[in-house]
Amino acid sequence: MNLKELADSLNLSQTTVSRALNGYPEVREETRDRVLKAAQAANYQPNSRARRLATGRSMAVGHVIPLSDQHQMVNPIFADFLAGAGEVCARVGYDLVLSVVAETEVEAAYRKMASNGSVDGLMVHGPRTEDPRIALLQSLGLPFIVHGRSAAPESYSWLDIENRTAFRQATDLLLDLGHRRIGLLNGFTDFDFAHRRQRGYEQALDARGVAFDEALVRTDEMTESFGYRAAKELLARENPVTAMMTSSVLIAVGARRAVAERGWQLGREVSLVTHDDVLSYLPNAGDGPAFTATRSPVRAAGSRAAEMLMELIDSPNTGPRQELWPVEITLGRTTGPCLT
Amino acid sequence: MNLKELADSLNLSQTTVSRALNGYPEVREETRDRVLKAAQAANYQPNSRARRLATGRSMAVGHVIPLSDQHQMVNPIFADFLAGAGEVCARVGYDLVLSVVAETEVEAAYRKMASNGSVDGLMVHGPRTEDPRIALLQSLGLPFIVHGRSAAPESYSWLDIENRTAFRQATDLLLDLGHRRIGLLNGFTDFDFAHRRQRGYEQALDARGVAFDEALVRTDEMTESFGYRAAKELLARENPVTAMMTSSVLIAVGARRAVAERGWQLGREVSLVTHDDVLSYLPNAGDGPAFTATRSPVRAAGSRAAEMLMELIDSPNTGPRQELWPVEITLGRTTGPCLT
DNA sequence: CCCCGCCTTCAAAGCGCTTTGGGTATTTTG
DNA sequence: CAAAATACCCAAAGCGCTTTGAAGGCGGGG
Repeated sequence: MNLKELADSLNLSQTTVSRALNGYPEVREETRDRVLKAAQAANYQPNSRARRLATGRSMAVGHVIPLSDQHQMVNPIFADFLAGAGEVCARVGYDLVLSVVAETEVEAAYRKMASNGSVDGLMVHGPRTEDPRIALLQSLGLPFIVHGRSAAPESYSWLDIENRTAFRQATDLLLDLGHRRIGLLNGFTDFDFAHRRQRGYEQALDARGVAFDEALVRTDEMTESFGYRAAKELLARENPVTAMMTSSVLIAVGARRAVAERGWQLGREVSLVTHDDVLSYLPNAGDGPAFTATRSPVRAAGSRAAEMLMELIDSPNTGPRQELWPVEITLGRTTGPCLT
Repeated sequence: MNLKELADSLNLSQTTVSRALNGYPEVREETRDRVLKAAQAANYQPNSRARRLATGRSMAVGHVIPLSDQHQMVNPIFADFLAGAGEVCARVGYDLVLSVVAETEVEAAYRKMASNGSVDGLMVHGPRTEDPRIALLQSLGLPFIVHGRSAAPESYSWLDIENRTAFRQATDLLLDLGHRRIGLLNGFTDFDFAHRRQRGYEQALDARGVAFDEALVRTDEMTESFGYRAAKELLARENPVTAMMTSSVLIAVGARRAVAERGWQLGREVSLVTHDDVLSYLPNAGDGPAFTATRSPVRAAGSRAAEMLMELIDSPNTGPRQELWPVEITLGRTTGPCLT
C-alpha cells in the first residue's frame, strides 16, 4: 500500500492525504479523520526511502566504530551509551546507524557519510587528546557531538564529565586516609579522558607535596586482566602501593583479584577507588564490597548527547553545545586508612 | 555535486555516467576512465537516499533492541556481536541500524520496519524458548536471521552454538573429577540458550545417576554481582557445592570473588567451568588463573550471521540457513579434583 | 451585486538516482 | 554491397514521497 493507492481509495489527492497524515493545518478535520482511519486500517506506513529523498533528511545519526588490528576491542561502555542515545533518538524517529571500519579508513568513512547524505549527524566516541576527527568533521559541515573532549579547537559540541576533578578528589580521599604510594591503572593516555584523569591524580599529589612516581602509573587496554596484572606488579614491589585508582570497574575487578590472591582484602590492606560508568552488566551495587567510586552513568550521557545532537541538527547555526558533568564520589567498602 | 552536474561537466548523459560508475558493460573503457577520474576529482558520492529509492533496497540490516523496565540491561555480548556483523556488512556496503524500543513495542517496531522498507533484513537477538518474534517476522516476509534458536518452527534461519552439548561435556568434566554437588549459575531460563545449557547439565548428571537438585541452580541477570551472590549462597550451604558452572565470564568473575572471600581458590577447594563468549574486554587469557571454559567467540558468530543474512537477502527463495557450531572446551586453572 | 479573502483541495514539479527502450554510428556477415 | 549485428550513448520514465503554486467554492464587506 503506497500513498497513491491510499489516496485513490479515498478519492483524495496525494497532497491532501500526505498533509493529513503529517499534521498540516490546511485540511479539514473531518477529512483528516477519514484519512487517519483509512491509513490505520490499511496499515499504511510511508515508504521511508521515498520520504528521506523527498525531505532531504535521512533521519539517522551515524556512529563510526574503528577497529584496529592491535587493540581490536569494542569499548565496553559503547553498548550502554548506545542504549541511552537510542532511546531518545527512537522517540523522535531517528535511527542509529553504525559503521564498523578499520582504523585507517575512519576518515574516508566520515567523508563518505558527509557527501552521500546517509546521516543527519554524527556522534564521536573515544576522542584522543589531539583528535584529527574533530577538525575533519568541522570541515565537512555535518552536525556532530563528541562524547568526551579533545584539546584543540574550542568551537565544537561535546558532552564530557569532570575527569580531572573526579580523579583529583578521589586521590585526595586516599591521601586523607594516609596513603602516599597510590597506583594509577588507567587507559591509554592518548585518550583524552585518561590524560585528564592522570592530571587530576598528579595535581592532588602535587598539592600535598607527594612526589609523582611514574612507576606507579600503568596504562593499557582497560580489561580485567590488565587490572590483575598491573595490580599484581604494583603490590609486589619492594615498596608496594597501599592504594590504587582505576579507570574502570573492569580494571578494578582485576585488581581485586590480585589483592585477593595475596590473601588481602580491599579496604583493609589495600584501598581502591575506581571510576564507575554504571554499566548495566557491571552493577557496583550494595552486595558484598561495593567499590568506592567516582560515578557517572554513561547511559545518561548517551541520552543527553543524543538530545544535544538533535538540537544541533534542528538549528544548525546556533553555536556549539558544551556540557561538563560533575562526578559524584560514592563511598564503598574498598577504602580505608593506610596501615603502614 | 550530483549526478546531473557531473554528467554535464563531462558532456555525457546521466545514464552513461551512472553506468560507468556502477560497472555496467555498455560503456567504452576510455569513457569509463574519464568518468571515474572526474568523479574522483570532484569527490562525487552518489546520494544514498536517492539511490536507495531508485533501487528499492535500503542497504541496511536492522537490530531491534528491547529495553524493558525491569531488567534494563544491554546484553554485554551485543557490542562484540555487532563488531563482527558490522565488519562484514561494511564490506558489502550495508549499514547496521539499531532501534532501541521498549519491550512492549517490539512488535510494532518490526511491523513498521517491514512496511516502511527501511531495512532489507533483520537480526534477532536473545531468542526465548518460545519466541513470538519468529512467527511474526515470518509473516512479515522480511529476511531475518536469529542468533540462537527458538523451540517452535523449523523453517527459519539461525546460527547457534551447541549449548546443550557444551554444558553436558563441561558437567561431565566436573563429574570425572569427582564432583557431585555442582552448582549452575545461569541466565533466565526463558532464554533458549540458558534452557539448553541447563538441559545439558541435567543430562550429564542423569547419565551418572547423580540426582538433580534444583537448589543448586540459580538463574538471574547475568552480572558479576549475581555470580557473587549466588556463589556465596551455594558455598554457604550445609552441603556446599564443590564445583560450579557459569553461563558467562562475568558471572564467573563474581563467583571467583565469593570463593576468594572465603580464602579459597578456584581449582583447589572449588572448581569452576564457565562459558566464554570471548568478549574483547573480558579476555580469559593466559595470565593468572584462566577459567576452564566452553569457548565460542561471539564476534565470529556476528560475522557469520551477517554473511548468512546477506545470502538470504540476495537469494530470498532458497530456504532457511541453519548452522550449529560446536563449542570447544579449554582447560584453565579453575578445575581440579573433588577433595571431599 | 461584485470583489476579496479564506478554506479546502488538487495537479504537477521536484528530490537524485537507476533502468528501460530506443537511437546512431560502426562492424560484421552473407 | 546490403543487411544484420554490435558497440556506445541518450532521453525519458520511473521509485514514492513532499511541497509549490493554483484553483474552486463560499461567505462577508463595500
